[in-house]
Amino acid sequence: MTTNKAGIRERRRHRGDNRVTIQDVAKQAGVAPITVSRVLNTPEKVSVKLRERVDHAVQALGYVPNLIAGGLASAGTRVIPVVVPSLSILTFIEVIHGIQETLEAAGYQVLLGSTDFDLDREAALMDSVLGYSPSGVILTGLQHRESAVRRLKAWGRPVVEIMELGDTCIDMCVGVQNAEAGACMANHLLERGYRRIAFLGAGMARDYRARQRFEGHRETLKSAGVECDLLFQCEEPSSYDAGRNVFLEALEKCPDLEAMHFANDNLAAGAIMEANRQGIRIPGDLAIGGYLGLSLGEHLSPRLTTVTVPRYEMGVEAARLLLARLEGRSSLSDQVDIGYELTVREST
Amino acid sequence: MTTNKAGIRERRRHRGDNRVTIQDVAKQAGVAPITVSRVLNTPEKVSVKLRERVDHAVQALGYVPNLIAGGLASAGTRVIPVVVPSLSILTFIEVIHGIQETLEAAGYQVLLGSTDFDLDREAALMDSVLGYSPSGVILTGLQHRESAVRRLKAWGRPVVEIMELGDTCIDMCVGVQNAEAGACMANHLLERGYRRIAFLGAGMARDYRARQRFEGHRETLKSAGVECDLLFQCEEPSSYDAGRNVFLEALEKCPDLEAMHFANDNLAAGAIMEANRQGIRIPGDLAIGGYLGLSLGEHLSPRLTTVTVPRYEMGVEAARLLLARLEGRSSLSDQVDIGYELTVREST
DNA sequence: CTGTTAGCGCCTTCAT
DNA sequence: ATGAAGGCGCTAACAG
Repeated sequence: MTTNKAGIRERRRHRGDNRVTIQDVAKQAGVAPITVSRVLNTPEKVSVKLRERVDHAVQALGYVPNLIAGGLASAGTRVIPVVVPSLSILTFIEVIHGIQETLEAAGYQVLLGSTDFDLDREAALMDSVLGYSPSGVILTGLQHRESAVRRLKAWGRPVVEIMELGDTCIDMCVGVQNAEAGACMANHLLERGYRRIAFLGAGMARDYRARQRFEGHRETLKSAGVECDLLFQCEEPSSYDAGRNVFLEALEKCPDLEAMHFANDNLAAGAIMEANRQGIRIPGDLAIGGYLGLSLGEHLSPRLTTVTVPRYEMGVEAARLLLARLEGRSSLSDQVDIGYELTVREST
Repeated sequence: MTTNKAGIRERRRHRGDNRVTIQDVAKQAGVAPITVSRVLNTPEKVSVKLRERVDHAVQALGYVPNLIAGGLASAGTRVIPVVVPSLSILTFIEVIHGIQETLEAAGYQVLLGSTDFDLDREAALMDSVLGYSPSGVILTGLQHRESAVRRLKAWGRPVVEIMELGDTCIDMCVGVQNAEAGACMANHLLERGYRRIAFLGAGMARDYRARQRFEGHRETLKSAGVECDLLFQCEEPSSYDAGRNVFLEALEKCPDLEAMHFANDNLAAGAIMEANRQGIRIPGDLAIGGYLGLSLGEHLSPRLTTVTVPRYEMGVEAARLLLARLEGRSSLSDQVDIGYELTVREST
């Protein structure tokens, strides 16, 4: 035997890292480390007297808890990975914003991940972030690799899926009925009397939620007896540019169109701005509808008719569901339909 | 004495968490845990034979390393907190995007934090995220609470400040010379022959970088002998709405303005769209200049003249600086001026 | 190249 | 209400 614990001397720490530890605080306050821990985590279990002494020491030494150590010991680091398809799409940003503000206020941190719409990357990312012993996870959509779903289900901590609704959700979800939303705009266009209606999208090969909206749109036209199954799209992701491009393409191939239903407001905005340039009158010559409810839509001329989805609120709600579970409160429901609203403005 | 280590039996783990551990893999492969660790982290230090056996076991068991444990043991968690003032400002989002893609590709994760432009919140956030033993930190601007600066300097790991340039930077920084950029647009307006020029901003009380641009603008006018010190602003943060509002206010108070220099493209866009609505001709009746280079600017009528700042690239560069340091490569410089470019379009 | 030993800093369990 | 002991899962340091 070399040294028993009594003999272990004030070893200089492994590494140069000389941060103040709970031990230092304990010594300073003349208590055991566990007491410091209690003062920090469950103050009600410590007498006022000790609590004050410890608080003092914490202040004096500038102690900041090592959350990694805490996480290892208690299996759970107040970190919530949020995994979205892309950070260049405003929608996800707005949802993340809602999530982040809500979680941060509750003392949790958001770990950001993006998958570029690739389910394999998503699965790999899941594996990697679960290595951080997060308290919960938020991911996008209901479609995932089988392996990821299995792992997440076995994991046993709260999981929230956003943007979509359905019974196949892993644990909880917050989103909208995409097909319904698509049908909603289609209906509106029909009610306005338009018949030659096209759906225009971008990057739909990867964005299956846009495809769901298209399906809703198509079904609606069909049930209305309108023989119009026009779809224009481009490969590239959504942008004003992409919007202009599909707009021009549709116009060329189908000059007699009466209305265009865009997969989102970015595209619709690009189209309206190009229409202005070309002197095409909206909605006189052509009606334009969007999806999302970006603030830009209110400022365009004409103002954009759209299906507004409360993105920020969706994020807030997702975070709330997660927090409810983490704090042991049971939420009213595990699936919340955040809804959408037809915002009729000038462009239709 | 109760049990020495030989006697410690296959205790069921503390908690329900029955994830596969490095021990399980080691047992399965018939090696010591450290060998598994080496195969995963420094494979070149392990013989091919053992490496294969271990890889096999990892696969078979579906082992995913616990990064928290690894982080505790090696003091460093491949997490990089990125702290920005706001997630509702597109600029920061674009920078974060660049950071995130670059770091994720290198196996690091971004931990998101926002301060709402409050330096106290920033300092508190710093404390809290440093608790995750991050590998490095990225924060916004050069102005921070004294306490935060001290802690970060003592911390000894790479710190990158973005959006701004200056000698007072904590460690490394990537950004633009805001005053110069402001001067650049002012000069352009002067060259175009405009003399009654106003600067218009939003939320400038909090956004001191916008104030720096205004200073650059003001100095430029002054040196040119133009007696025109007009500043219009509103409290609320930047948005199309805010842009429209200050635009209208300026127009009312100062109907003879020849040019407006907006603190950013969001405001400028709001102004242009309102001008279109009111039939005010740009640049015939009034010239408008912006700052940032948002893609929206290219689509407006008229197209927006602006000072373009490569935001995404700034993020990429910030991440690169950090990675260079982390991987022991020395970067060419600790301060990189990402530059800006005057993009002359139709609005001036 | 491989293994042994001893923590990383905190918290859980159990005793007092 | 407080403390002692031990472990969370992994890796640095030091043998061999």
